Parts: sequence; C-alpha cells; structure tokens
Amino acid sequence: MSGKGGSSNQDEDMELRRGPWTLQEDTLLTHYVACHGEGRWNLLARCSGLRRTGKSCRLRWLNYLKPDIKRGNLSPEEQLLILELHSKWGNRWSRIAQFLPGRTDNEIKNYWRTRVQKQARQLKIDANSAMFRDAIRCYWMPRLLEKTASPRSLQTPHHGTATAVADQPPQDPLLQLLRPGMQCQFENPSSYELSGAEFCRPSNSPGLPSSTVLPQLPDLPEFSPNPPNQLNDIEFNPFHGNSSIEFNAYGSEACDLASVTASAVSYPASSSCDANNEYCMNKIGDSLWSMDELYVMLKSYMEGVACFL
DNA sequence: AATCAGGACAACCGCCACCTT
DNA sequence: TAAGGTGGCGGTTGTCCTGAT
Repeated sequence: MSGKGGSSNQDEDMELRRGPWTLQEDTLLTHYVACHGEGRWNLLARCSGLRRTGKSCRLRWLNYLKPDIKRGNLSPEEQLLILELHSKWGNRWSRIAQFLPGRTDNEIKNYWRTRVQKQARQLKIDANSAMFRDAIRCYWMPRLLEKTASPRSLQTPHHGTATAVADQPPQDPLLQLLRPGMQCQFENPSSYELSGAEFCRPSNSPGLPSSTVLPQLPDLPEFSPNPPNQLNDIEFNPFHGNSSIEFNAYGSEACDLASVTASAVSYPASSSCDANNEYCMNKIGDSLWSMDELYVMLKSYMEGVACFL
C-alpha cells in the first residue's frame, strides 16, 4: 500500500497528522473559520495549511472549538432531556443534540455510554430493553426532577419566585418536554442556529428571531403503569461516581426552574441529601415517589412552569 | 511514591445520503 | 442518469486523568 517513491498525493497523505490537536492547529483552524466561515471542510483542510483531513477539521470545530460549545457536566435538566429523547428516538445523537444547545452529539453519546449504559450493565439489563427504559422512566427521571428542584432553590421565598423568574426567558428545552408543543425562547438566540430539523414557529413571539425556535419536541410517551418491580432489590444510583453533578455551571446558574417548581411541588420528606449535598445510595423504591405521586408532581411542575410563559 | 483500573472524553473510521457535474 | 465528491452520523478506539491500592 505504501511503497517507496509514491506520488505527491501519497506523500501528502503520509504527512497527514492524527491524534490530539495542538494549540497552533486550533488557532489556525479558528482563524480560518472566522475568515471564511464553516463548511467546505476539505477545501479548508487544503488551504489552511493544516495537515488534517477535512473530516478531522470539521469534527474539531464542531465538537470543541465552536464558540457556543457548553463546557462542564450535564445538568439534571439536560440529563432528563437526553433520557427522554433517547427513549423516543434511540441513538439519534445528532437529533437529540439539537434540543440541547451548546451540547454536541459526541458529548451526548459519551454521556450515554459512560453513565447510562454503565447503569444498565450494573443492573444486568440490556440498555435498549423495555425494562431498562421503564427503570429510567420510573426511577431515574424522578431523581433528576428531584435534583432539578435543589434544596438551595427551595429556600427561595414563594411569593417572589414567579416574578423573579418571569423577568428571564426560560432557557431550557426541558420546558418543551414538560409541556409538549410549548415553544421555548433563549437568551442568546444567535448561538442556536439549528438546521436539518423540522422547525416550528411560535404562534405569538413578537420580536423573536426565527433562529430562536427549536424543533418541535415529540409527544411525551406514556409512563409505564408497571414499574419494573424485579429491580426492587437492586441498587440503582445514577449519580454514583459523578459527585460534581450537583454543582455544574449550567444547572446552578443558567436554570431557575427549580425555584418555579418549589412553589408548586411538595417533596417527600425522604428525599434527602447528606452533609455534602450528595444524594445517598438508595434501594430502588426507597425514598421515591409512587407513580401517582410522580404524575401529580409532573402536573404541578408544568403548572408552575406555565406561570411565566 | 508507584502502579493499576476505571472513567471521561476527544478523535478516528466506515457507511450513507445528498449534491454537483 | 451515473459517478464522484462532500459532509453528516453513529460506532468504536485511543488517550489522558483521577482515585484506589
């Protein structure tokens, strides 16, 4: 395949760099994209002086260098959205990523493989099985909702909550999830240019640029009426091994859903944290809501969210 | 302090759909 | 209409980091 005295093209191929990108390469790519825009990646690779393939340049830009890439751990809201959308669409990572501004398909894919599939392995369940989906829906998602309404936010005075939140547009696509069909606005619309998806313009969004409109979320699938009771004696702790999840930048700073929820939802006394604000390891079914409670909570949650829309 | 194992995530690969000629 | 090029997507691998021993 690689003989001596190959053509110039072969020589160029031989010189292609692989592996981690250097600072110089990043700078070069960023500068080139800033001057010429995205797209035509093969041409970019040839003209920029980067000894990389067009694909490699595209991936580096989209997954790492693009200015609106969001860093840090996924917030509970984002995790909830991923779980929900994955149950609907499966491994359609790019499609799921369209609903998480600033998150890449690669990041979501990695999250699924390292966190979610790990749980499935520990439970000895196929991650694509109906049982695991039910486990997620009945146990994991309520926990994420619980974390969304963090104890810090619960201290917010109820009388001031709605007004305070109403001053800020809702920033999280979770709102759409909780109210199917609801439109969502973003604080920095220019960052969220979406393409290749079904767009759905809001019926009443005065002054809202078209780029702020997210693709229509699917209808919420029905909750399973039968939680997987077989799992009752298995430890199920999605947050184990990810202690920093409580303090990610996005969850604590960019989203104030919890304060809204706090005014509408009452929490079981058993939903407790330890001294480090870490959720304690629980047996499945322990300290969790029943399905009826979960329905009530979600309903209240949606009503609370609706207050400022 | 050194080593090892596991986790997290960046990067690559192959396939496929779409576009252009 | 066919062929080649390009970009997007999902799966997989490689590398670095961190915590445990």
